[in-house]
Formats: sequence, structure tokens, C-alpha cells
Amino acid sequence: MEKFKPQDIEAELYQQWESADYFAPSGNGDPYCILIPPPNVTGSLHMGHTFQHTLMDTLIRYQRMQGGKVLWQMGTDHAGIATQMLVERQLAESQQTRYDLGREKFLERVWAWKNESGNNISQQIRRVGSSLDWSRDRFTMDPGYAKAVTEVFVRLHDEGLIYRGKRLVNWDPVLRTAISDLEVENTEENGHLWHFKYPLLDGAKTANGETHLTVATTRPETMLGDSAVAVHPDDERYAHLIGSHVQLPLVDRPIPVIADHYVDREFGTGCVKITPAHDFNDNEVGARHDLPLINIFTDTAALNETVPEAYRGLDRGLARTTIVADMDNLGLLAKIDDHKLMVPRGDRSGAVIEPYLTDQWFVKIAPLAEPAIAAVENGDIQFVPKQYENTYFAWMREIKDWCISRQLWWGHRIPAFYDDAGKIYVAATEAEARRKYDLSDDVTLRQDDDVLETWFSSALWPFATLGWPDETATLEDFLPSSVLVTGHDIIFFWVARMIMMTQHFTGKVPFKTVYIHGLVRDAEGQKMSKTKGNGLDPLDFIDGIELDALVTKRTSNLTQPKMAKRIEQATRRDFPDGIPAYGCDALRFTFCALATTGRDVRFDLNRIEGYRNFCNKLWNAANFVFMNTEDLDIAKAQSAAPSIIDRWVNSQMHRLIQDSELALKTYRFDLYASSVYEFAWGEYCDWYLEFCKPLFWREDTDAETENAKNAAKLNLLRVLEALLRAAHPIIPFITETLWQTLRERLNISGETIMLQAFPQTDEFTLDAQAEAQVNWLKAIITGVRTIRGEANIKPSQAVNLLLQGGNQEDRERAERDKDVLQRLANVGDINWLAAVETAPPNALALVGDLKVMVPLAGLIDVAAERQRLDKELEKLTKELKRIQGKLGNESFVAKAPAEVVAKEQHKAADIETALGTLNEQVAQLAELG
RNA sequence: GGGUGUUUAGCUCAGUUGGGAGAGCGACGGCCUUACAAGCCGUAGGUCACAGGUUCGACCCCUGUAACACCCA
Repeated sequence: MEKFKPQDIEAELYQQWESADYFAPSGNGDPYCILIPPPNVTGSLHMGHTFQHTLMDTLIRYQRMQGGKVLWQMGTDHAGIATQMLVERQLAESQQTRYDLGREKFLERVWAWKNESGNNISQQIRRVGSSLDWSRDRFTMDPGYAKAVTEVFVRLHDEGLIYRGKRLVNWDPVLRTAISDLEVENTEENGHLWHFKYPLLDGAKTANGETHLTVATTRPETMLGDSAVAVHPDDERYAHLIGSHVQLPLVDRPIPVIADHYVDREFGTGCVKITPAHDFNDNEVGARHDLPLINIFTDTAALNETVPEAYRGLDRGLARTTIVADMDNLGLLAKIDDHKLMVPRGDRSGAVIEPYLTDQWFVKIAPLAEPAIAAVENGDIQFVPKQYENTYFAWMREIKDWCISRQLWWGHRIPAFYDDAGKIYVAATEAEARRKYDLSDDVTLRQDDDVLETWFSSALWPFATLGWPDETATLEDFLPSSVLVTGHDIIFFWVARMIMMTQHFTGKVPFKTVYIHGLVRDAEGQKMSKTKGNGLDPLDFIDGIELDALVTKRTSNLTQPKMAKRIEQATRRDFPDGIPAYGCDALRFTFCALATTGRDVRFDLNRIEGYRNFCNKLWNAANFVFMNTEDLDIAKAQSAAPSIIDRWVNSQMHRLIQDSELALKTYRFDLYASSVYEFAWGEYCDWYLEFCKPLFWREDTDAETENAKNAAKLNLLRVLEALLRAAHPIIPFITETLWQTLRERLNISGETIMLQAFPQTDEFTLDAQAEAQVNWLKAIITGVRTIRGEANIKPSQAVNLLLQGGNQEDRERAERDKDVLQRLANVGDINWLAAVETAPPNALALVGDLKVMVPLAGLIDVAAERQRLDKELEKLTKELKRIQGKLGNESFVAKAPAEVVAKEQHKAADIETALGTLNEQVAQLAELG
């Protein structure tokens, strides 16, 4: 067999699986379905995707092997803003804008891009082994999907749950569209607090005799749109001024002084300028006091025609400096303080977001939220881990109406039509609108220019992908889906909205469980980002990458080119030899092992290296098994009785299956991975294969030996085969490759491990007796090895063994497994001493009350051995003291359960025996001087 | 300001009704033993953040404190 080289098996194997159609639902069992969080068509696979896909694929492969009717459907979303920006950037290279092309031509360009490059991520997903049903691949702009989106819009509108209104929204003045408040990132930035004097009218004066009010603002340019100054109603400093007016400088407009509890008396001067058209809080104050909304900006955030002529057309930045200077010239600038403030920026454009008054479409969300909250409260939907339910509730209970229109071209165009008078008609098509509203042909209709935000269409994912609004069999089978696997960053964006929409339109919940996984970070716990240059491409772990190529990759196309040097240094420090090709299985194993209940997943190179080594170990173990079973006659072997060692490993396998099932049921991928790791390496390789060797190499050819060999070989194959099935969901490639050889050797029917049954506990018997025996064997071997290690006896040098004490069973065991003992600890002769005999000077290990002794005979340094014993004595004495303290405590004996007390008593007795033996040993060594 | 989470070995993390503190990596020592040096054998290392409380008994339950992280305002 060849050396383990993952890249030789992975890509090819995936193609075979896909072309054999193994990914489509095929089982007859219960339906099991996972919704893929649809990757963005413009995206490329990052570590987070790979992590998430590993978990989903592990669940999917497990369920498929359990015989379920399993669907994991592929799909991508059209990513309105991202895609449009990408194509606009391409246009910009030839000095064009989308307006130059016009809507229709521009959309053609977008589709052309999509058809050419939009499946990049699909190809990458294949590389990580995801067993998605590609035959049902859906795209949110597909005609069928679009039909569902339109249908939902029209129905919600007709039910009165969608309305059009002029509201303050988050406006991105660079992209010139509204964006959701979830797409706004608030970051603390250094700014200033400007203090402006607004002169009081009609001779009014403040308590300390001043003729003006001083307001503090972080956004001086908005003062042109002020419509009041607010103070706290209980603020004695200003109480007498409530109802009077100030003159708004520069604009020369009188505005009232109002009282509102919103004002923080401690902040600034306790006087707040109110700009209802350009601040969310001010907007609410304005509504309470019936203040006018004065919009002073254009859609690019320049000053519009409502402001004094001198300022018109100024960009908001320039407007700020101009206004501050003018106020200063008028003597109305009181002071400027440094101030830290939260600045809202669009997560796509990075532009400072402007609260902006525009006509938009909204979903009236409260009626939809109510049942969605109930579904989680009553357990129809469960979050894992559970604490995320609080996050969900907190958001849902304060949910605001959802602005769903976007001023973009790429997306689902809003199915609303306007006549010349601006009256709105909502229907799927213009013709439909005319029918529905009974409009004559001479009424001209114009369709709304805007599109729906991408999350509006993603919210329909659970049913729109399955054929809705048609009533399909797939919809019947796979809704509700079984589990949604996603990151906590997307609970509001997507999870909550899917729940609301799916319930409203199908009466069902979209999924029964929401499993929230952690976010992948680098080894230092930092978020991976292109800007920081600490991002990692999962494919580089699979295929490997040279250092220089990695540096180039990380430093090209940076938004901040000045970071390049630092990124290069860090990269050369962290990956001095580039990244070796670890293979997909190793990467997947790593992600499973890292999927603990925590919120962060630190991706550490040492881990993937370790799991690559694990794959190699498995590969070599299989190699060993194959070499030793070439000549096996299966029929003959089946009639031979399994040995106690076979029974032991079968028992361990039983436990592995049990543990794996529990771990998968509770989404503990880490525990599942470590069970597999521990069994494969710690039991199967370290012990079972070693136990088998002396038998295989025995030269006598009597029937009994032959039988024993055959039985062992068959069991070796059977356990390996089951192990591969148990591990397949995590490491599909290596298990499939090795399984193909086993399939021939064991005459298994079936073409692929993918569609074999996941191992069942009843395939392997739990066997306490066999476990006890092998534990005893291991204890003796380990005892001798420890003596060897501590005494520095070379492994090549055999030692003789003396056994004393123990019972009849110990003698039988020792006799039966003599060759195992001899090989695994490199023991020469084994002799028993009678209880009354005095042993020669020796190094001692205790297994229960059995003394395992290695005669010193010039091998062992007496002083070193004595030191070892002293250490052991000290440990046991301390332990005994602790237990005796417990047992001496009357209330412990009285109140603790009897079995706990009995256990402690046993422990104490055992330690006392051991101490006695060890003390004798010390005495004996002392005589040697 | 409100909320959530984290704090266990040098590092990364497990610890599932409260009853003997674990793993991987790293460190140290010894091995080219006929599957595997991407390996084998052995060893060391922890006041479970801190302070109280409940309990016969606390890494685990309760209260408080601190540090860090994230979410919301």
C-alpha cells in the first residue's frame, strides 16, 4: 500500500460520489433536512464556512448512514449590495457607471458575471467534502424563487402587513440606498463636541443672566435642520424658558424651547438641539412635540435647497467646517471639546451612515413576531446552546418595523405600480395589477424602481427552496427541517426572519433546532480579516501553500495597502515554512474537535498537524491490518471463537458507538471527535494491534493456533471496518478509501461507505469480564514499562519477571497471555514465587495485590529505585490521609450514600495493603545499603 | 448604561444529577522494537480567577468582586 497522501484521494473521490448520485435523498427512514445558510454568490470559501460545513456534513453523513431520508440542499443568495458593487467596480475600470448602461443592460452584466464566476464558491465547497444535493441547487434570483418572493410581498401587502411610508432610515450616501440597522456597525471614534450659542428671543434670559442657550452637538452641520431646543422638564436652570424661543443662527429662524425627558441633564449644558429629520432620537422627540421635519441633505449627503443659499451643495464634511467657522465669526461658538462618540458606518461601504428621511417599504413586524416568539417559548424550536434563546427573545420583543426596500438595481424588483397621481397598486405583474384593481388600459402605470433587500428573500429560504407556493412532496417531507447550523452573528438577520416568514406562510416552523456554533478566530483569538491580513484560506490547509505565495495572497488587493509590510512580517513569522498540505480530512477533524460549546474557535496550526498525524496513523494501522489478513479465509475464521482480547476490543467498540451517538445527538462534535481519536489511537493501535502481533508471529501451525489467528484476523478487520464507519462523518475521504479494501476482503455488499449503516451498538458486545482482564494485562505491562523507563533499561534489553501474590485467576491469565506480556514489555522469563518465598532484590510494581517484580541483578540503580518508591509512598500516604479524614467524619458516614462510603472504605483498604507492600520493599532495599 | 459569556497544566481546551482534576500540543528522559520518526515507551506539571455562602462533601449550586470578550442602547 502507498504512503498516506490525502491529495491523491480527495478530489477524485468527491467526483465519484457526486456522479454516482450518492448525495440525493435515498434512505427510507425519517426525513432529515438541513438548510444551508446560502453563501453569497460573490463570496469565496473562508474558514467560517468550512467550519460550518464540516459540522453540517458530519450531521448529514451520520443521518444518511442511519438510513434517514436525508436532504442537504445547495443554494446561494444573490447578495444585492455586494454583487452590485462588484459589477460596478468592474464598470469603473472602463470609466463607466451603472447609469451609463441603464438598468436593463446593467442587469445583463450582472447575470453575465453570475453565470461566469458565480459558482466559484460551489467548487470550493466540493473541496471540503460537503455532501450537498447539487441537483436541487437554488439561487434566490431563479424564476421559481422570484415567484415566491413576489407572492409573499403581494400577500403581506394585501394583509396589511407591508406598507409604504416616509420614515427615517439608515442611509448609505455612497451606495445611495437604505440599509438595515443590522448592516450598520457602530464604532467608537474620536470626535468633538461643539458648543453653540443660540440667542434667546424676546429678551428672555437664563438663570445666570445670559441672553443665549448653549447647545452641545457632535454634528454641527445638522443645525441647519434644527426645529427646537430641548431641556429636561425638571431642570431648574431652564424651567422658566420652556415655551420661549431662540433664534437659530445662520438660518435665522425662531425655534421653540421644549421640555422632554429624553434630555440628559448631565450631558453638555443640558440643552439639546433637536433635528428630527436627521437623528433617530430627535425624530422621536419631534413626533412627541409635533415638530417639523426639515430635511437638509441630498441622497449623497450634500446640503440641499432648504438651507440658506451660501451652504447649498456643500458636502456634509465641508458643511461642518464652514458652519463652525461661520458660527465662530458670529461669536456664537462657545467652545470645542474632544469627545469620543459612536459613529455608525455601513458594513459594505464603510461610509458614515446618515439617518435620512425617504419613502420606503416596511414590514409591520409585531404581528409576525408574536408567534415566532411563542414557537421558541413553547419548545417547537430549540436553540443549542440554550442561552441564545435569550438573545433571540431580547431582539424579538423590541423588534422594529422592517425596512425592506433598497435603492439598488440587482434584486427582486418591488411588485408595486404607481399611476400618475402616485396611487399605489400592488400585484405580481402590471397586467395582474390592472385586473386586480380593475384599471383601464389608458391608465399609465410605472413600477417601483426599488428592489427588496436580500434578507427578505433569504427569509423565505426554508419553503421557497422546496417549491412553495406550490404544494410539493419535498415541502411535505422536509419542512420543518431538522436543524439549522449557523453562527450567532446571524440570528437576527436570518434566523428570526425565517421563523416569522415560514410560520406565517406555511403554518409550520422552519426548523426544530438551531445549533449555534462559535466564530473562527486566529491562534491569538483575533477575528480573521482581510485588513488585518490574518485570514486563512481553508484550501491552503488542504493543498498546502509555499510561504511566498501565501505572503502574496495576503498582501494583495488590500483596502489599506500600508498594512502590507506588517502583514508580510507576521506571515513570515507565523508560517516560516508556508503551510504543508494537511488534507481535507485533517482540516475537518480539526474543526470537529474545536467545536466545543464556547463562542470562539481558535484555529491553531498545532491542532491540524496533530489530526493530520491521526489520519496518517489510521492509514498505517489499516495498512498493517491489510498486510496481515491477505491470506485470511473468511469462512473458516467465522467458526473460530473470539479470544478474550477480541472480546475486549469489541466491548470498547461498543462504547465508542454509544459515545458517538450521544455526542452527535447533543451536537458535541468535539466529544465525538475525541471518542474516535481515543479509540482508534489509544486502544486499537496502541493496544489491540500490539496484542495481535505475538499471535500472528507464532510459528507453530497446530489447529488451535490457526483458529486463534483466524479469529483474531477476522475481528481485526471487522473492528477496523466499524471504526471507519464510525469515523466516516468526520473524515469521509480516508475512511472511504480504506473501506474499499475492506469491502473486498469482507465481501460486503454496497458500493460506498457513505451509504453503509452507521455502526450499531448491538454489532459489538459489551463485555465486562474481557475489559477487566485486559485492564489487568495493561496494568502489568505498564508497570514493567514504568520500571524500565525510570531505571533507564534499554528497550532492547529483555528483563525477567517475578510474580507473587494475586489469586488463582491471576496465574491463569498470566499463563494464557504470556507471549503478550513478554512482547509488549520485552520480558524474558516469567516465574511465580510462592507467598512464603523471599524475593531477590527487585524493582516493584503493584497490580492490586499482585506483586510484579523486576530483579535488580545489576540492571537497576538501587538509589533511583528507592527514590521512586518514596515518591509512590508519599503519594499514597497523602491519599490515605485524605480518605481516612473523610471516613473519620461522622456526618459523612451518616449522611453520604452507603455506596459512596463503601467505596471510600475499599479505597482505604487497598491503599493500606499497597503501603504495607511498598514499605517492605523499602526495608529490603535499605538492607542493600 | 443594560445583557450574555469566559476565567481549569506553559499553550488550546474537555470536565453531562455535587463524591478519585483530564486530553492534545509543548517540555523533559529513553528508543531507527519487522504498520507508522507524521512514530514508540516513560516522566514532570494545576490554591480549578478571587472572596464568601449552602452541603457530610463544591471545578460543579447560590451571592458578591475582578479581568477579558461579545451583543444591545
